[in-house]
Amino acid sequence: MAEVKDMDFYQIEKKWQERWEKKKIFQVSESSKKKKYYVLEQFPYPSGSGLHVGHSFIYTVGDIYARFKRMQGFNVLYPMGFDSFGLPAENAAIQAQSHPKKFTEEAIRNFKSQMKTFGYSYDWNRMIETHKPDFYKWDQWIFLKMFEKGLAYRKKSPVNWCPKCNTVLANEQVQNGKCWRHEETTVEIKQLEQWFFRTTSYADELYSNLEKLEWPEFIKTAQRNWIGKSHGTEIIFEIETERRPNFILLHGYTSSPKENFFPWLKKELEKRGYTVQVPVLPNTNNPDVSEQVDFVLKNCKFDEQTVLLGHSLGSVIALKVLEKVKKPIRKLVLAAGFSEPKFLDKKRSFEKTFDWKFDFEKIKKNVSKIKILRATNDSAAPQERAETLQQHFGGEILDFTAENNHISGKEEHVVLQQCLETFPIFTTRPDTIFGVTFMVISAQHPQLMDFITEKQKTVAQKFLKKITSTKQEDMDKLGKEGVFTGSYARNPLNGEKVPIYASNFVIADYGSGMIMAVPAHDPRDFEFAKKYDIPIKPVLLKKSDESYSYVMGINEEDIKKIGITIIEKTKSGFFKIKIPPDKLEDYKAFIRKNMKAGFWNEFTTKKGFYFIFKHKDGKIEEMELNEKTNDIIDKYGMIFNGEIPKNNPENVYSWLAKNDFYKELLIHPGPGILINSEDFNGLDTEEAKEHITIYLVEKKLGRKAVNYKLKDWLISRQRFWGTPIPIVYCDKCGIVSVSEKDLPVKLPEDIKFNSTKNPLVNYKPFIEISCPKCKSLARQETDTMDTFVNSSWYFLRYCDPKNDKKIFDTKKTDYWMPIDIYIGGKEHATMHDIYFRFYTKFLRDIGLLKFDEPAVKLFNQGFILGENNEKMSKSKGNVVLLNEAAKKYGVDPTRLFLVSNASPESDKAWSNAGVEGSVKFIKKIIDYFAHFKSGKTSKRAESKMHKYTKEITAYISNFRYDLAVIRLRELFDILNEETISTKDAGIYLKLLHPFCPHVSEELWEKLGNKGFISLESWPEADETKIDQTIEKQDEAVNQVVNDVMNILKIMREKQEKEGEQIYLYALPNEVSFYNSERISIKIGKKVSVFAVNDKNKFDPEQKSGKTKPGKPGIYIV
RNA sequence: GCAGAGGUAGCGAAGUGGUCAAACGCGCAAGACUCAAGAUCUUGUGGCUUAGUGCCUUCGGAGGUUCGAAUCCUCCUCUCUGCACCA
Repeated sequence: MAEVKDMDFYQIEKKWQERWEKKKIFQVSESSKKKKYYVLEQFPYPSGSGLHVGHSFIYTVGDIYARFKRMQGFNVLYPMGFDSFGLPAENAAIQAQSHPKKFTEEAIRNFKSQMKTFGYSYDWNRMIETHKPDFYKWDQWIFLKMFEKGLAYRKKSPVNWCPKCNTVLANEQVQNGKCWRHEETTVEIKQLEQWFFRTTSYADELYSNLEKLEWPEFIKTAQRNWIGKSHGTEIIFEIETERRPNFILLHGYTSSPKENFFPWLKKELEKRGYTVQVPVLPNTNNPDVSEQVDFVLKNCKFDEQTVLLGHSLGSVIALKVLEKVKKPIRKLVLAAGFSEPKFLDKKRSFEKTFDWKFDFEKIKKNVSKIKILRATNDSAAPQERAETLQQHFGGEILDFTAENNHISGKEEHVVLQQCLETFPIFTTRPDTIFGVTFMVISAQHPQLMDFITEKQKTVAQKFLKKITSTKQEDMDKLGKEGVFTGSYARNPLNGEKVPIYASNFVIADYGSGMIMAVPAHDPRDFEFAKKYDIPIKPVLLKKSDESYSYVMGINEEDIKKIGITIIEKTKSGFFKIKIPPDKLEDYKAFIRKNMKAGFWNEFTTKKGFYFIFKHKDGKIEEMELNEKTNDIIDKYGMIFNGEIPKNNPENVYSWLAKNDFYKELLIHPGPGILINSEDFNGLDTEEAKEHITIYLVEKKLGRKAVNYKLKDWLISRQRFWGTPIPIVYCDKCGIVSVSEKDLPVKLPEDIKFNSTKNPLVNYKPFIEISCPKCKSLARQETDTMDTFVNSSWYFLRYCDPKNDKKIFDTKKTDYWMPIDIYIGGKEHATMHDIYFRFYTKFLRDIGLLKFDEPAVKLFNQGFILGENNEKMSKSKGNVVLLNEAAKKYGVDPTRLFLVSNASPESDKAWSNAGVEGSVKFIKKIIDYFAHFKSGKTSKRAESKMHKYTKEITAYISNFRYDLAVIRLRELFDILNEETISTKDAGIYLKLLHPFCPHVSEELWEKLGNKGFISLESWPEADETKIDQTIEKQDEAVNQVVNDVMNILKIMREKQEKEGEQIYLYALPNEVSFYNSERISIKIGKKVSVFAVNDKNKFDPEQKSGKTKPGKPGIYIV
């Protein structure tokens, strides 16, 4: 066998790589006998600069696992491919005036050959390149499926634009307002019409399934934050804008304005100060429709703010009226409405005399806002009539349960709501609803203008201009700014009218884009209220066992006597005190007795404030502060201060909150006890959330709601080098999808790249296409898809990479999927790691997959940093290229180093000295096998082999490669101390193999084995072979060696002559622990072991007297 | 601001209630080999002390729980990562 110095890493790497490839040992196919295991690494973008050690680290982590699982007997699918669409190749093409395909394919060749030199055990037969039409065809196919299901859609919205990439970006690709590829480039907001995937329709499942995934907790947390699920309540607020509506209510057949909900509705509307006209229609029991219509037109006044409501037959009258009104009206509300005789009882007279023909075009012209109210409990008319109406003139169908059949209850709240202008808001804190003092609509809200009144227009526009002209990065510095819109909202719980502001601090596309602001219990609202001097109304008393009071008119000494501590004495002579709960009654009595006349004292209790007044005449009045006592107390306060009570007393709680001592109890964002909240007083936050929501649901003013931060995925890119979107724009047919048989829509190859813009836009052979529907000339969409679509399903294509009939054979995906272990970077936490889950769920829902999640286990490897501990980058000059490292140190040492000095998930610096350490170790192994002499495996070696096999197996399973390598080193030291058989030497090589595949193959062969160690089975640890006494002996030997070394050191230091011969005196039952040979090897001196009771022992200095259990006496000469 | 991860010997990094002055590697030191250097091997690597002992000080800082803490709890501090006015 060769000496170490003759061992050429390069030679053996090449030799085995060639053999593996020739024998195709890593090619796999489905098998009914073997259990599958799918190991997958996130595939790379083939960049022009080639692989660096960071890349190879990911693949090494995966390869070790794949080799390990393969040896464990699994049918391991371990493929590799290239995510080959993307901007760098396109930019290179623009610079060179060439085609990105050229750069891409060169890079792929380079990547692939470098990967091969690293000996990864991929099944190259399954390689995927996403830029190839036979791959991206299926991207387009999936797009069509999503389009069919309404999950791919086009909309105009504010989008993120990177001026460097010259394209829009997904929400996920914007990091801190900068582009994910250009850390220096600020993303701009543009209003564009773009394609989206409806990821939000899976928000709930994407969120809830996280629980089941064996993924690193931090990734799951990141996804949870990103999806941002929050539970709350949607509350409907009435809105009063400058455009004040007036109402005309038309009753139905055999009815009158005195029946059903009409009287109630009229009262409610008038209460709000609106004009209401409720004509009594003639001949209601035997109506002539045209007569009634004429009656309405003659007797009612219509204008552009008119809201027309028709109930039952009244809705038919309303429609007819709308054919004839001169000017368009504001809104039409149809309650139990119909338009065709087929839904009617044929016996009634009016249906025979009426012509039943409507001019729907005219109606549409006269009203644009139409609400069709359909009660699900309406037995008087079939449900489908709502759809019939909608087909005729559009409008919005609202399903609800009416108080009574045919919407004939006394108080039909939904009818009222639909007559009024309402706006829903989302809140997680319905418990604070009584504290609402204003509303805020997002300054970016599409409906904002509806709220701004004539009077406020100038200020509002000035403000909006400021907001839009502020750059994204300056926004944070800007703080919360806003302006009053001029409109108001009405609190559905107490009817209070509050102003609506517009502001930059509310997000337009979260919830409804408007919030209820509770400054007392939300710091953001507080900040805003302070700035614009809006009232702050506390409604939650912070829980506190102690009672707080701010007391005057009593002696300091007297307070102390009853055991109450004074927190602070103010300059004006007040005492801030906290009263323990058990002292409260004493305190009350004390106040009654000791407070000077003409004073009053308030203090908090667990439920709210309590007041004790002492009038000048000594009369004492006491009361608890609640809604009813609110006014009284305010007046009392005034009188005591010698002031004249105001007509509109200030809310006492707000007044109390101005006191900085009470403030901490009244102004806070946490939970508490409800005060100032009418019937809900006394409930705690959690109870109140529940009760208030129930109340709102009953009144049809709200519902439980869940909201997500997640937004739909913007997939359009204004770039060339991506998958073309299979959509055609036709002047006649609108947006038309390309038919399946015409896929793929291919990227042209004979196209010139000479500007930074997408060249497809002006490339006639591509854009000029006939409409798939009407065959007339249409225009092909020139945007391409975000390259993340490719990686969203590539793992499925690996299962059946060459299928040209289908996206994949489901039999194959059923066998291989899901991915058992997915290895990749943590930077994908909220990008790829969400997208591929979304795709999986979609493909499952169209029947292609039988599982919910693509990857059961996810492993995130750390980054490899440069030697200086900084991220590798060309500009820092610390990039370590893979091929150079392999050439210099050999592949196996490089692999071994990458996984050995830290657990694979932590970041670590590349270190040349570190790799050299690995080289040293491997050379030692090679040297050992070069001089290997087979023998019978010693007991100790056998025990250790099993012990270490067990540990190494467990460590590799858990990706603790670093600890596995340490065990390999330790086991190697034992090999050196013991004799072992050829078979056991082979076992060591097997344990080494996943880390050092080439060297282990070579040594395996040199050991006389036939075949590949790659295909050998993983050694099994037999725990019964682990000998505990050997462990004890080892411990004893180590201990004694330590002691001897220590003595020798001391002898040396004392300049004594260092001893050459060592005598040990052990207890008789321990003599066997001290193997003189092993100790001798370790110390490098002669060793004799005696039992203490051995009469023939050599012990001139009586050191045997020092012998203790576990500690032999030592004598050194 | 919120959330997550983390701070261990000169460095990287194990260790998550006693077996810990703390694996393993790198670095450093001494010794062996060599004419010498490198490579290799051996030993050492918190301090004091000692023929193998004993003691003290250490695991970001300060407290606490415990017979016992790097390890559990509380507060503080610093670093990294993610989200960023999400109502």
